[in-house]
Amino acid sequence: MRITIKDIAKMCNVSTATVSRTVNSKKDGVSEKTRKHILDTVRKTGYSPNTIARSMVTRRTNTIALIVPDICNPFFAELARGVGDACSELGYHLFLCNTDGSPEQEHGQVMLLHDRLVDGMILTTQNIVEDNSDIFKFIKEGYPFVLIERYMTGVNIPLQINIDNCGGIKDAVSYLAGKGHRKIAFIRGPREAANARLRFDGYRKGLARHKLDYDPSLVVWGDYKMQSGYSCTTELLAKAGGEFTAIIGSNDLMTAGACSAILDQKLRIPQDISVVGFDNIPLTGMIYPRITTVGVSINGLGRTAAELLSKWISGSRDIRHILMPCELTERDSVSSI
Amino acid sequence: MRITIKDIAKMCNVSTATVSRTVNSKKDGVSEKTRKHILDTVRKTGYSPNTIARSMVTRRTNTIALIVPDICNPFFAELARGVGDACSELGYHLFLCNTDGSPEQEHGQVMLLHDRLVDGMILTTQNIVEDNSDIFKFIKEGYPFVLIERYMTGVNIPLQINIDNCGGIKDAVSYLAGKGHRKIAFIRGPREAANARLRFDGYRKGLARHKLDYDPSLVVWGDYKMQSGYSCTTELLAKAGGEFTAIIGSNDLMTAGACSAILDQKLRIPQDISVVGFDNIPLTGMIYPRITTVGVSINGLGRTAAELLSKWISGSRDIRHILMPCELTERDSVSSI
DNA sequence: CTGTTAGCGCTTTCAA
DNA sequence: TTGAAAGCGCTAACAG
Repeated sequence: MRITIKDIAKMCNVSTATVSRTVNSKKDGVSEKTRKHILDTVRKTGYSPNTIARSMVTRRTNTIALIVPDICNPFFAELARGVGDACSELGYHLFLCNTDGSPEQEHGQVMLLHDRLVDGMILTTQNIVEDNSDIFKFIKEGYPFVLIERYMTGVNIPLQINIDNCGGIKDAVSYLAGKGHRKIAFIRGPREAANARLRFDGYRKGLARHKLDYDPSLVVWGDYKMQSGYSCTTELLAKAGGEFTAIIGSNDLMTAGACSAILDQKLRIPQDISVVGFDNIPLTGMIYPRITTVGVSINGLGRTAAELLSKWISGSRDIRHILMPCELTERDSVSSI
Repeated sequence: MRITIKDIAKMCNVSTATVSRTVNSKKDGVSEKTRKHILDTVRKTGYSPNTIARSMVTRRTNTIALIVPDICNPFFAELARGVGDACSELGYHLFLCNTDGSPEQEHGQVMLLHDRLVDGMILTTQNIVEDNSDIFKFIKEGYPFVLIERYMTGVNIPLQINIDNCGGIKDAVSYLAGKGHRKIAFIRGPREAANARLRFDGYRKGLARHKLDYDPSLVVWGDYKMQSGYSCTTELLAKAGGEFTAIIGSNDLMTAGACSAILDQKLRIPQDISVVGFDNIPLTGMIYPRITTVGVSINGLGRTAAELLSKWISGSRDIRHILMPCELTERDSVSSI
C-alpha cells in the first residue's frame, strides 16, 4: 500500500496539517525541530504526496494539454518538444493528443481534458475552424487556451500565436527574384488550411513587388504532405517543364517531396531548378539537397506557447496576439541565374 | 462554477448515489423514469463528472505515460502515434515525456508520474540501464510497466517488447550478399545503446553466413543521429573509398545522413554505392533516394505496447516477452553487382 | 429501486 | 507553532 500523509503524521506524532505545511514549505513555519524530523521520515519512507488528492482541493492539476493533428509530422514533433521542454521547466506535465485534423476528434479531446481538470490547453490546427460553441464557452469562462496558427473570425481569443505566413513567403519570392529568377512555381497548401491561403497571398504579393507576372499554370494544389509535394511537382514538370526556374513549396514536407520528384527526373537542384521551402523543420538541413527555407523557430514557438499559457494560468490577464516573424535560412537548393 | 453531481441530484430530487449510478450506467439499475430524468438534466446542464474526484476513489486515472528520449526522432514520433491511437481506442489519456536519453530525467519523470497515479507506463530507451532501484521497486510491486527495446540483466520484467535487431541486420547482409556485394561497410550505433551491439552482432553473423571477411576498417561508430551518419560516411569514403560497394546503417536516420554524404560527393546511389537502413521510418520511403530498409511496424509496436499495458492494468498477469521480427522493404537504394 | 454514510488523501481555515 | 475539523466531488457498501 502507498504511504500517505497520515502515516507520516502518525510516525512523527504530529497532525497531518503540520506534515502538509512542511512538505509544501509554507511560509509560516513549523519549528525547525519538527520540520527536520518530518523531512527525515519523509526521506526514509520515500513518501511523496498523492497529486490527485492534492488536485482535488487545490483545483489545479499542474497539467496542460497539447492538441496537434499528427505528431508524426516533424513540424508538430518539434513543436511538442518545445512545449514539453518548457513544461518541464515550469513544472507542468503534458498530455499529448492527436486529432488527425478532425474537428470532432478535437472537440472530444477538449471535453475529456476539461473533465480531467487540465489547467490549460494549446491548440493547433491547419484547419479553419467554425464556431465551436463548447470550446468557445470554455474560453469565455476564462479557461486557459493558447491557439497556434488558428484563424477564427468574430471571436476574441485572448492568447494567440501566429506565424507571419504572408511575409515569410513574400521574402522567399524576393530572395529568388534577387537571384534572378523570373518564373517561380508555387505549391499551395490545402483549401481547408487558413494559413495556406496566407502563404499564397505572400506569393502573389512577392511577385507583385518585383513586377513579375502571376501565371496560374505555375500553381498547383497540395495538401501539406510529403507525397503531395512529389506528385504536384511531377505534374508541374510534365505540364510546364522548362517554363520555370524555381519552385516554392508552401511547407517543407511538400518541398522535400518536390526535391525527390525533381531528382527522380534526373534534373539537378539547384542547377536546373531552385527550390525554397517554408517552416524550417530540422529535416531540411539534413537531407540531400539541404533545402533553403524560411520559417520561425518551431521549438521557440512551442516554448512561447507554453510560457504564455503558464502565465495565464497563474492569473495574468494580458491579452496577447503574437505574430512571429520568419527568417530565411540559406542552404544548397538555390542558385543564381 | 463547475456543475457537480450534487447539483444534478438536487435538480432531480434524488441522491448523488443515484446520479452516480445512472451516469456510470451501473448494472443494478435505476428506474427507467428517474434514469431518463437524470440523463435529461445532465444533457441540459452539460454536466460531466470531475475525473479527478472519481480517480480519488476508484484509484484509477485512465491515464498512461510514454517516456521517450526525443519525440523529434521520427522513430519515437511514429511510436507515439501508435501508442496514442491505441490509447484513444482503449479509453486512456496519454502523458508524453522526453528524457533526452538521460537516466536522471527518466527517473524524475517516473517518480512524478507515479505521484500522479498514472495507471501504467511505457518506457523506451536506447541505453543500457543499470539497476534503478526505484523503478524496479515499482515493477516488483506490480505497477504496470512495458519496456520497449530496453535490455536489463538479472531482473524479471513481466512486459517487454524487443525488436529482432540481430536477425534484421543479418537479413540486410544476406540481401546485399544475394545481390553480389562482398564488401559491406557498417555504421554502428553508440556504445551506450544495447541494441547497437545487437545490430552489430547481426552484421558479423550475416557476414559469416555468407563467408565474407570481416574488415574492421569498414566499420565506423555513429550515434544514431542523422548528422553522424553524414560524418561517418564522409570519413568512410575518405579512408576506404572504393573498397566497399555497400553500406548498412544501424538506423534509418544515420542512413539518410549517409545518403546525403554520398550524393554530396557526387557519387550515385545505388549505381556507385548501395545503401540499406534499419527501422523503416516513414521518411525512408519519401526522400531521394527511397531507401531500402529493414524493420518492424513501428506504429504496430506502439499499439502492441499500449494493448499489453492495458491488459496488465485490467488485471491480466501474463508475462510476455515479445520479440518482433523484421521485414525488409525493397526500394531504390540497392543495385546488383 | 433508492438514500445514507463513510471515506479516498490532501489542504486550509480557525482555534488554541 | 500546532491541531481539529471541514470539505474538494465522487463512489461504494450497506440499509431500507
